Amino acid sequence: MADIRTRFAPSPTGYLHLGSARTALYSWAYARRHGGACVLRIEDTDRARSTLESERALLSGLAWLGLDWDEGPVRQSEHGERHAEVVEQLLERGAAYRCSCSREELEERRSQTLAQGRSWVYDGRCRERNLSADCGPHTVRLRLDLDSHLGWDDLVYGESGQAACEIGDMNIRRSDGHPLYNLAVVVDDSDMRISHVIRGADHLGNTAFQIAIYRALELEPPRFAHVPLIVGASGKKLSKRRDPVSVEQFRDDGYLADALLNWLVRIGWSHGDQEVFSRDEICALFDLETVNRASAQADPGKLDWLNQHYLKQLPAGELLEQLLPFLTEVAGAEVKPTPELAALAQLLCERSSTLRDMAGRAAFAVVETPERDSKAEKKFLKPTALPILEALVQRLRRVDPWDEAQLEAAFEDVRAAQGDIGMGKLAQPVRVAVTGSSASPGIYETPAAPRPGSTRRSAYWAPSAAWRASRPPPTASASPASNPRAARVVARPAPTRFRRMARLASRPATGVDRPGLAPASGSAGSPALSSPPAGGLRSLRFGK
RNA sequence: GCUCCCAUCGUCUAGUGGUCCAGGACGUGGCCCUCUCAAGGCCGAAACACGGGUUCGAGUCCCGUUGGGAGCACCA
Repeated sequence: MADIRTRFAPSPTGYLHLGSARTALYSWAYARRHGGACVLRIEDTDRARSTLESERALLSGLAWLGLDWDEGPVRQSEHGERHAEVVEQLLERGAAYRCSCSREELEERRSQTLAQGRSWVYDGRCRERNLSADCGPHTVRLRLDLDSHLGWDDLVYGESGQAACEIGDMNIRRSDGHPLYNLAVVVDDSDMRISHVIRGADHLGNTAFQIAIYRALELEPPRFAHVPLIVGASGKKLSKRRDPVSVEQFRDDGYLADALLNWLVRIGWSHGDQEVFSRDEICALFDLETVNRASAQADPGKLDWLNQHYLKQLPAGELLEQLLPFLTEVAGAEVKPTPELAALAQLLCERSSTLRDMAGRAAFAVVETPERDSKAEKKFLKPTALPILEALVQRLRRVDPWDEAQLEAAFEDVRAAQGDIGMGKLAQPVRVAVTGSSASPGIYETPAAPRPGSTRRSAYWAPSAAWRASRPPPTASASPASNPRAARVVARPAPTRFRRMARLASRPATGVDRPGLAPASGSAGSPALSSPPAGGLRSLRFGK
């Protein structure tokens, strides 16, 4: 086949729409697959609705998706003169004619026709009037061969077309002298030597008339491929109201570009049973012949699944890099990359479907005072859990090195020493104390990656004010009160400790805040806290 | 209303006249694993819209019905 040239031609009247993104993807992939070129053309001839801001949004959306183009972007409005010139040519040759019917007249005749149950096409009133340029306000219409059939072989829909008489002599130029969409598209596609026009099926109705324009211009039309519409859960065309349609929104919600691309490419296209397509595979395998004809619903659940799949595949460093903006949002302050956070992200990605989701789960590691799930707190941070935790803290002092195996050993020891209690009795309170939630990664893994700027061990123990409040007063004879040290501890004001933590966190730590993601070193963090706590819970909170 | 398009599990789809009592994936139910939540593994429920043809044989071809969608501008 001759040179394959596709184009993506969005109009800058909003953000990058899901449907547009898929059309862009298809055009891009088809060109890549066949070693051709993809051109970006901004259809900005509707001055009233086109904005520069939308154009920027379009470009940034495409850039984020990683859809690049070989030529452009060119603005359709730059071709105004060329469009005007073509219309004049058609006029001279008699292939087009001036029409002085006013909107009002047209509207009246149309509604009359419609009232009779017939479909309206321009009735040809000015067709033979031979109006000249000085006939007053007028539009220009294309003179169709009303006996002809305007057909094409669609790459997706097969033989398509319409009788010319069902279309009628449509306008190609407005009374203000500006060309209409159909004319501009044909001229531009032809001038740009576009070989394959890939666009939404909502353009099916335009194509017949465009074929007529090609014929009037004595031009060979390109191949057309109309791709089925993406519909929302309602079964109707995606709407801003009901459906998530902005690519930027997906990005801000924490979806990965690769996941979105994979999701989009499979809506309406398939390659056997394959579900996961890398960018390269899309380029290697995508073809128009295998595009489905029925419109398809976009299933957000499948996107979530795909997104997690790609999340899990991301190398640790890159994953954290992607996560950082979301963490920063959660923390309310800039979050710097650390090896601990990278490890945590790794742990979290098999339980998160989006980056935003993941950031929420990582909040305990970046927030000064982690929020506690009140249900979990009520259920697990009971006074009876305190002595157990105290025992664990004592035991943790001897953990060295601070790794999963040693932590497990410590937990096991405590469990046995506390009367062989179930693991859940120990792990759940710890989990809630550390993460604020009853759901988190493994209990030996979780403490390995707590907040940056503090040491692992100190961050591990941060009972909230709510927990303290839930405790009975120290004088009570309940079991925790029988442990004087614990009682003393919980009676003390926590804010002091938090201030201390904050000071430590803001200190220029030697290993933790370095930008690279080198493996955790045993001496990371401030020296003062890098060794095991000296005095149990009390010292963890208040000791110096 | 008119024109055109479409029709396989809830969703995306495989299927191009026999190899389909219809396959995969997401979702969903159960079980296993297990310190929680996941992830993972195993098992299950779940569809050819309906009616006529054509044919030895139809999810696959034809017609109709029904249902859904899109388009019908001096918008793009």
